[in-house]
Amino acid sequence: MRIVKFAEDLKEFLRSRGVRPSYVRLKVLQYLLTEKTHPTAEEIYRALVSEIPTLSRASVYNALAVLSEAGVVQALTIERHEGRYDAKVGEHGHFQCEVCGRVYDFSVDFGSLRHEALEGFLVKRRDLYFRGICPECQKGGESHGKSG
Amino acid sequence: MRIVKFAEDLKEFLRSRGVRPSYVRLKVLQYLLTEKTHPTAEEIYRALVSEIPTLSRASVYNALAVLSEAGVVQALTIERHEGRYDAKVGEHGHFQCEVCGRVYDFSVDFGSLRHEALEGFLVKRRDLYFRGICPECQKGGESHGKSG
DNA sequence: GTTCCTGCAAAAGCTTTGCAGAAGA
DNA sequence: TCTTCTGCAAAGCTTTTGCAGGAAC
Repeated sequence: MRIVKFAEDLKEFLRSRGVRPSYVRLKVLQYLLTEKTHPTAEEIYRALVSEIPTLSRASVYNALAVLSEAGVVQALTIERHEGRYDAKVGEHGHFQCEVCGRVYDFSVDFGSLRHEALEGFLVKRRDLYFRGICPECQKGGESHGKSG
Repeated sequence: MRIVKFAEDLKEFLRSRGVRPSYVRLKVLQYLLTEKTHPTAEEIYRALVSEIPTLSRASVYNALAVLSEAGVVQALTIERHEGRYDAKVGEHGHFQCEVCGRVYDFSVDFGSLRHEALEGFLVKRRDLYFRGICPECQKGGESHGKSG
């Protein structure tokens, strides 16, 4: 009964953030919390449509927009052509492998970063994106495909 | 004659990077070096088409792709829906104002940043994106439009 | 009962592609 | 001369929008 409890908690959590806990929103958030792969909207849609056959992409985009607005999830801009989403909202870094496309989290102490003073600028969000090749793709001779 | 000299230097520079110095490529690069506003492809197109009436968007995208490949310019992923380009290739940070959309550079010492060790990861590129409100938009009561 | 959400389809916006003609080596 | 680049148009991809039926409060 852990799952049910989990779902109930999520409902409460969303309500506390001023978001109506609709079925699609709950499923999208649950997926993001479970699969920490920073999926794209398309990946979320494909994963959930098997469970919710009537699901449409528009509803996924809609849910993601609402959850982002409420600060429950974070939209990454690590790629230009498709948005990726993260349910971990605290500040941390993201590494994307240019071979397999996977996105990895890593912890960052932004307080230690020395940079030019941004006087007069109101900073609301900080994103750190690293790019390169992940250990698996270095080992595996770059044999990983980009699709998931 | 500074301009002519500048253009000659640019040609040499491109050749040294293995890029044929075509007219469009030179103009795109020149624009990026002069206007440090991190323009989008559309903005570059609009700025150059008055000088080059036959210019097409496809050629701008083509030139940007070639220049990016050669490491002469850098494609930013600070926004999801449109690419912005920067001729400053050294590592530095970018701040985007959520009101006017402008992107500002600031210097960063990545060496000072403490973060989780990325053992086994080959890091090729590091991007730091800040978001918030710029001084002008805080003063001006957010009256700036997003278009250029 | 009223408001908000979903799902379908079509449209919008940015970017890429195919091909013929032009420019550069 | 031969390769490469340009420009036009059309297509591709992700994302947004409009509207009718259904779910949540």
